[in-house]
Amino acid sequence: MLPTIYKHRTKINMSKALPTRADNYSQWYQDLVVKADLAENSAVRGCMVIKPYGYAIWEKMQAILDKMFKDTGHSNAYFPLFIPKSFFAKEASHVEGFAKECAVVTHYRLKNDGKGGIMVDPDAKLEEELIVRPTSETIIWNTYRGWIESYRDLPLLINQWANVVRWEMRTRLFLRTAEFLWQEGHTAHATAEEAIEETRRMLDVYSEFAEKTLAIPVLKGVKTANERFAGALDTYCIEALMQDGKALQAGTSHFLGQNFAKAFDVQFTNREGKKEFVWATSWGVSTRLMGALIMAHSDDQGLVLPPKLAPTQVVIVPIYKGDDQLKLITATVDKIITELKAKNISVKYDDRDTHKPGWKFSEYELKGIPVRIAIGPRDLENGTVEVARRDTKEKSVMQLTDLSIKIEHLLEQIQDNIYRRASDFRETHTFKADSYDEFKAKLDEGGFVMAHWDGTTETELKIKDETKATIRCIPINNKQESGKCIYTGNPSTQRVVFARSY
RNA sequence: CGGGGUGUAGCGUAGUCCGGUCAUCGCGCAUGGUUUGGGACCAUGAGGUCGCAGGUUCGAAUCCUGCCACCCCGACCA
Repeated sequence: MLPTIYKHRTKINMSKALPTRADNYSQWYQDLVVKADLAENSAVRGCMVIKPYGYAIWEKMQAILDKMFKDTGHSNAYFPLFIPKSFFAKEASHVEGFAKECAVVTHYRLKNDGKGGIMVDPDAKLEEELIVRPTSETIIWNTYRGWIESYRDLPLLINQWANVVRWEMRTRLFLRTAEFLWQEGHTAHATAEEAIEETRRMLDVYSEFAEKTLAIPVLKGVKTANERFAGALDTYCIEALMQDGKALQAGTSHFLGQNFAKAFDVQFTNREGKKEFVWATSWGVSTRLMGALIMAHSDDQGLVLPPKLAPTQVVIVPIYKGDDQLKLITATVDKIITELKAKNISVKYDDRDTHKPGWKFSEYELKGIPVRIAIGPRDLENGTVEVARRDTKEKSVMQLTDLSIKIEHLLEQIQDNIYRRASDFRETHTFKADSYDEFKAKLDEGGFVMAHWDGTTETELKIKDETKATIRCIPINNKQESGKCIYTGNPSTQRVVFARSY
């Protein structure tokens, strides 16, 4: 085999406009991720490089989530990347769910092939193959066996930030990559009730994060048996709606019952001195949230970031002729920066003279910086600045007096506004359907379709097969109403949420 | 893994049917100058194993064979 020559990109052609969302949504998404400098495809098939700007957003997500986990009593730890194959086999439905997408390490050494290249050393075969973790339940529960003896050791509330590998056929930047970053919480409890409570608590943490930080409204619900996590008794999820009308699962929280405790023999002695199997949960969100963020808010000009996640919240662009003017402007800008920083607002002053203001405006729109301040000689005379907000593209002239307070409020308004906009979109794209024909018609419009279902996997699969729509979830506290299944006509007690999804 | 498509400079491309100064143009990059309130302009310049390997031919980006990579559509999934 010949060495492959990889092509490297250094710069991206910014002068080319994005395709519009209406024109080609998936192309718009792919181009936006690359042009906004969030991530790019790597030399490794299916794996992405997360670039500094994209990673900075992920780090903000991590920081906020991590605090929420700590505030709910969890501690971080780290477990191995590799999982012995035998561990994996211990929980039957778990294996079945993940077997088809596992990367496996079979050897531990390379050697010279005698032709100037290298080869896998056939003498260095591992006694037992190692699976590159697609999720860590097995290695963690094998470890927990040694940590849990008594009810006094419970609950055990652990989270880990890690990478995982799932060998996907088709990949898309952030939405589905062979390797991705995530957090996985794994908790152990004395009772089922307590574990279920934990599962629901973390679902609430996720939905609060999605709505308050990502500014994305989400539906909280339970998955059907068919969509359940491999090894779980119940899978809860938050489901978001993207601008093309497709649903995206943004986070999951699982009640694992005693499945893993039994598979790994994790027992504790209760207050009565009797041995019992431990009750478990696991929950996770991944870099897929980046995809959700992009697809929920961005427009044909580029990224739209919620202020709470924007690495730079305010950019200041000077407009000037000659160094003397720039110096005067900079003196005023320095004061603005000091004021903004005092309010914990992240601000960047772009005084490069290698690019014109117009170029910078476009650049920062593409990158989704929430607020842009432009300041030129006219402003110096008037004691004003021009303030432009990314979400609505409105521009206004503001007096310098109390500017930082006005900007602080503006950032809050932007955060609220993009949430409201996403919320309105979801409302206008949530439908009820009472017949199969109506159901199919609504699906084609895009969005969530609430319909009666007879509760059988068979019907669910047939609908999926015929329409490509799946049951996204059965909403928590769902309204009970009697009706007839849109597919079979059999009786049903509630509507469930269908959609085509990512 | 099936079905379709595409590989030419960092990016986007012309040329491929019909082999012969064809390696084209735009963006980007470098240098100098003029510019700067919505992606500036002029001048000069650098940059290419035409995806890879064979074959046909006097001659291959172009024809033939094999391979590789990527993209789109399906099955699978956070």
